[in-house]
Amino acid sequence: MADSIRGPGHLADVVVVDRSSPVPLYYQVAQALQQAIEVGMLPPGLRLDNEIQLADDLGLSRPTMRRAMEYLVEQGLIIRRRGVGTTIVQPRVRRPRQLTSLYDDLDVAGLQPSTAVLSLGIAPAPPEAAERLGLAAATPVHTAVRLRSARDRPLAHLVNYLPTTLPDLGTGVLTVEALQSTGLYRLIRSAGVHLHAADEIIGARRATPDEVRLLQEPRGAAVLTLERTAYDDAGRVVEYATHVYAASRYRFALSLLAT
Amino acid sequence: MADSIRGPGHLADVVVVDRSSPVPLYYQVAQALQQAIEVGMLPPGLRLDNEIQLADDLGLSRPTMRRAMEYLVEQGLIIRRRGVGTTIVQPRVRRPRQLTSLYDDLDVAGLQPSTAVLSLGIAPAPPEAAERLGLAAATPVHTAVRLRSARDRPLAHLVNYLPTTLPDLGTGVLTVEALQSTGLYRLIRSAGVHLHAADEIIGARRATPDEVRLLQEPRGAAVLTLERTAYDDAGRVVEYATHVYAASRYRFALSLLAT
DNA sequence: CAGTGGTCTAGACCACACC
DNA sequence: GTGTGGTCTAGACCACTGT
Repeated sequence: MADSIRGPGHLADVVVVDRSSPVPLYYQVAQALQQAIEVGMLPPGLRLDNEIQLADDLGLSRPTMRRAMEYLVEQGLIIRRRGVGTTIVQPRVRRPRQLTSLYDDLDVAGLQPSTAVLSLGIAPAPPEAAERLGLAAATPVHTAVRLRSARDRPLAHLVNYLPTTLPDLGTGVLTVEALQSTGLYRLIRSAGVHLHAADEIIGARRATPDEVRLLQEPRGAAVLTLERTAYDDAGRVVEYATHVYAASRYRFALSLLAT
Repeated sequence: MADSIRGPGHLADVVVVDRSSPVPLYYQVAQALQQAIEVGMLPPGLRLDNEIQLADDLGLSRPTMRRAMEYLVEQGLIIRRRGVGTTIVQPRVRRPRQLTSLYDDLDVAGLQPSTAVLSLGIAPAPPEAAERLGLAAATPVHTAVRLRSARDRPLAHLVNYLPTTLPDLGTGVLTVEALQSTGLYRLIRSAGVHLHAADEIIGARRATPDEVRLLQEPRGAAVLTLERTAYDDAGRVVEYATHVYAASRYRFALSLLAT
C-alpha cells in the first residue's frame, strides 16, 4: 500500500481548492483539512510538512496556507511549535458553548423539542431584571414565559425579558406562534438586532413548588439555573433571562482550549 | 479642548510602538488599544479610521495593523463591517472560562482559598474514571481527594484521577505539601505535561449525606457537579475529575461571544 | 460612485529547537 | 548548522456598504 497521503508533496490528495469559488481559499483548505482529520485520513500524531511545502503543494502563497493552519490551531486540531513542526491532534467531540439557544441544542440532538408559551406580553420588570437591563424599577418590558419540553416531557422553564426599545419588535414579530415555531434568538436577529455577546451565570438550587409542578419533578429536586444577560453590537443590553432546568435530565457541556 | 485623540491622524496619541522590543508589533498595538478602550479613552460607538490610515499613523504595514485589529475583534472590543468601518464596542466585565483551576479563580477574587488534602495515593480507578481515562477497569491511578475552602468555609469537594503513565509525576512531585500550596494544574504542567483542552459537564443534584457533612450544608441541599476530562498535546487523557460545589455559595460564570 | 474591510501574493528577516 | 514556525512588508484585487 502506497504512502500516498502521508508522504511529502501529496497534500493535494486530501485538499483541492477551487479558485473560481467565492469561498475564500484559506477557508476551503481549512475545512478540507478539518474533515480529513476528523475522518482519520490524517491520523493523530502525524507530522505535516512545513507550511512553505504545503503552500507549494496547493499552489497557494505561504500567508494563505498559514491562515488555514491558524484556523486549525484555533479549533484545537493541530499543534505548532517553532523549530519543530506541525502535528495532528487527536480529535474529540467538540461542543464549544456558543451564543445559541437551547432550541438549537436540542434540535441537533434529535430530541424533538417543543415549546409551550405560558405567557407573553408587556409587564413591569421585576427588580433583578430591571437592574440587568439598565432600566428603572418596574419599567414595562416584553416578558415571555415558556416551557420547553423534549420528547413530550417538560425540561426547562424559561423567562425572558426584553426592553421595549428594541426596533421592529413591537410590530407583531414577537407572537405566540413565532415563539413556538422558532427560537427567541432567531426572532431577535430577524428583528434587526445584532447579538454580540452574553454573560451567563450557572447555579443550582432546590426546585420551588411551582417548578416541581411545571417540570414534573419530585418535591425539592435539584434544578440548574441559568441567568443570561445578552448584548448587541453597540453594547446595549437586549435581553435578560432566567432559565430553570430539571437537573435530572439536563446538563451543560463545555469544551475549553488552553491558551 | 482639542479633539486630539478622536480626530483622524492621531492614533499615535494612544499607541506607541517600540520596534526594539521583542514583543511583536501587532501585539503592542493590540494591547495599547485594548487598554485605551477599557479606560474609556476610546469611547464606545467611536468610529475608527480605516486600517490603512491607522497603519500609516503608526508607521506599520497594513497586514500588521490588521492583525492587531483582528485580535480586538476576537476580544469582542471592536466591530468591523465591510463597506462601513470599525466601531468601538462597549466593554464589559469579561471572564471567559478558560482552562484554569478553581484555585486560580478564587485567588484572584481574593477569597482566601485553602486546600485540605483528604487523601492522596494510587488506587484502582472507579468504573467511570477508568472509562474516561481510557484504561481497563480498576487500573491503579493517582487519586487525589481534596476539600477546597474559602474564608475557612468548605466550598468544594474535589476528586481527581491521573494515569500513572504521566512522566515525572511519580518522583515525589505529587505530594500533599505541593497540592496544598499550589493548584493541581500547576503541578501537572511543571511535570512536563502540556495541557491542551478539556471537556466539562456541569450538572446539579442533591447532596449525599457525605457531602452534607463535608460541605456543611443542610440535608438534601442542592450541589453543582462538574466533570472534567483533560487532554494533553497528543490527545491523551491526562486527568479525569469530579467536583462537587456547595450551590448556595458557588456559581459558574461564563462570557460568550457571538460567532 | 467612493470608501471600507476581506482576501491574496511574493518576497524578507528573525527566534527557536534539534542535531 | 539546518529547518521550523513567527513576524513583517508593500503592494494588489475584490466584495460590500452607503450616497
